[in-house]
Amino acid sequence: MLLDSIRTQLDSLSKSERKVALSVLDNPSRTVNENITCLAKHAQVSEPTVVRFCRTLGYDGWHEFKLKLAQGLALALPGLNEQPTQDDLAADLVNKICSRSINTLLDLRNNLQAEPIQQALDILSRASKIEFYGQGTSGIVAADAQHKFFRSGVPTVAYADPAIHSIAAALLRTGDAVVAISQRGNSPALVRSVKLARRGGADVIVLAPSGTPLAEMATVLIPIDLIFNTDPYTPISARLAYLVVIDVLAVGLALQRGPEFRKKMQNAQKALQEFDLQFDSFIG
Amino acid sequence: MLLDSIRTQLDSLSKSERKVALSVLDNPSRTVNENITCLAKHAQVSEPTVVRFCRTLGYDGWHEFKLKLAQGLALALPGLNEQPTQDDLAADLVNKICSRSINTLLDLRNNLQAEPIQQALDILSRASKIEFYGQGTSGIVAADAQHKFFRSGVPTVAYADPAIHSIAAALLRTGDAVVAISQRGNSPALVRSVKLARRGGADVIVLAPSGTPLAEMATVLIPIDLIFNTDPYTPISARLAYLVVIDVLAVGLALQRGPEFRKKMQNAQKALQEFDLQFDSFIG
DNA sequence: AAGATTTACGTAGTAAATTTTCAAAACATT
DNA sequence: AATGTTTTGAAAATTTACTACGTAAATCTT
Repeated sequence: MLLDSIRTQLDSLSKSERKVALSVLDNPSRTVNENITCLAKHAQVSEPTVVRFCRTLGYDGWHEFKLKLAQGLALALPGLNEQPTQDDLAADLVNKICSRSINTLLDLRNNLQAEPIQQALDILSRASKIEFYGQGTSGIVAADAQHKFFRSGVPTVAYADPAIHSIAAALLRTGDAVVAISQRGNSPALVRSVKLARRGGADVIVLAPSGTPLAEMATVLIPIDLIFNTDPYTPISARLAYLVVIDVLAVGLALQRGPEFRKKMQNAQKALQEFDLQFDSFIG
Repeated sequence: MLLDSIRTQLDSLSKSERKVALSVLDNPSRTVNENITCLAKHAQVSEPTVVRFCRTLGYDGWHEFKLKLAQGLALALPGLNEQPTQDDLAADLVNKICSRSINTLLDLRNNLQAEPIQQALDILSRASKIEFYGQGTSGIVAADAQHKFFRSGVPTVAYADPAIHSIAAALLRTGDAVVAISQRGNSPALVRSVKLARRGGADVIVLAPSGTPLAEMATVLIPIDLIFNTDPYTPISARLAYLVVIDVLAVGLALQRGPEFRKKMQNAQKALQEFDLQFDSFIG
């Protein structure tokens, strides 16, 4: 990106232009918010030098350069270029947590295999009933999944309580599907439920790190291998990865079901909206 | 992203400002390369009107608006420019949905203001009780929030049912805090509950698109202006943005509480893990 | 090594673009 | 219809980016 191109051309710049380049590289995001006068002052050169610098790099002038830089920064990866510590706790937080989350998803995009997704979709589209199991944080992912799949017309349930899903799993039979979600992949209760479900003939799609006990039990494993940071401050951005995988499955299923499903879903949305209004007048 | 924030606020704009908005929406990438005079001409309004339009949207002026627009476009394009169509449905899905989600978060990182976050943290750290309200998809976000804040020691609850949170809201008083979460920002039931909460003296932090009725009611508004795509196939990646904002608040609160809180949280995690094991042997 | 030539840079002025001011016009309110 | 409020554009003021030009430094010639 632009910053790299500056770095490469650093040698071919004149002394003063290099000052400008270094000033930009030193703090790109500040540069974006400055005007040409400020940048000139920071770099300790005159304004025309800045303009010449922009032209040397191939841009029309300061305006175009600044615009391109801003766009580059928007895409740039996290804190790599950012200033290390801002005084502002909040700004720093926003930056760090967003960046970490973005990295998680970038990682997911690079590593998520299409094949198990396809297999999972095959199972789900044939399933007469879909149950989502997850405990703790994964319970919320399960609820989210249920919420998404629910509108598709297939009977779906989400269980977050180990006692309950153990019982539910025992009642499953061939043609039913379970999606078991776990971030650690070692919850004994969940493993047990999956075992029960498979014994009854149901297919089990597992969302968990590979190599875990739960992963071993899967009909189809969708491995989610991310850095598990033990620092409790770290937002468990892994959860985002799980949610995105659920999105992929939900959208994939919808696509496989064709357009009449699309219509159903739209109607459901409309119904909700109307209900909202009715409900309010009812209370009011 | 920015264009969507324009779309949502379209109604609250004056006649001439709306002309500007439409002109921008009509051809965003042209706008980025124009100066204020050209845009004014295209929109058939005067230049000051364009400036006022930028300010109404919350920007400092034309320069900042243009910069943010450019950044937004830089983010929006990549996803669309991705490899056109792979034979493989699943691979294509994974790629598209991940990319879209990543874009959402990149956008969030660029536009989430630190100031309201800081204000929200101030309120939350003083609160004697925190309630999370959200309906539908946002109900899950609320549950997630509760799940995160719950371990912090402050009493927290999440309500997803309009009837219930209306009642709960009426019982709040000064020193309590509500976090109201809504992707559309126009649920009458939620607006009502927020109104009740504020009447009782509670502070209300709103996570919603700016310019919506709910946003108007906030003590502190954390505006989340992202694509609200009505196509039901589109994964509602906005939800991810909400979750990340929740993460930011949760981590921020933890940081403000200092190290003894950190310890508590670690213990809680350990306790959970042990419980898991005990529980299994109990069932087994 | 001293002058000639090229290149690099800044001062100061100019042009352009953005913003502020202010008064007129449109709109709503009573 | 009279009043106050909001919205709007013309023109002035300000800020910002760029150009022309001249001087200083560096490089090349002889």
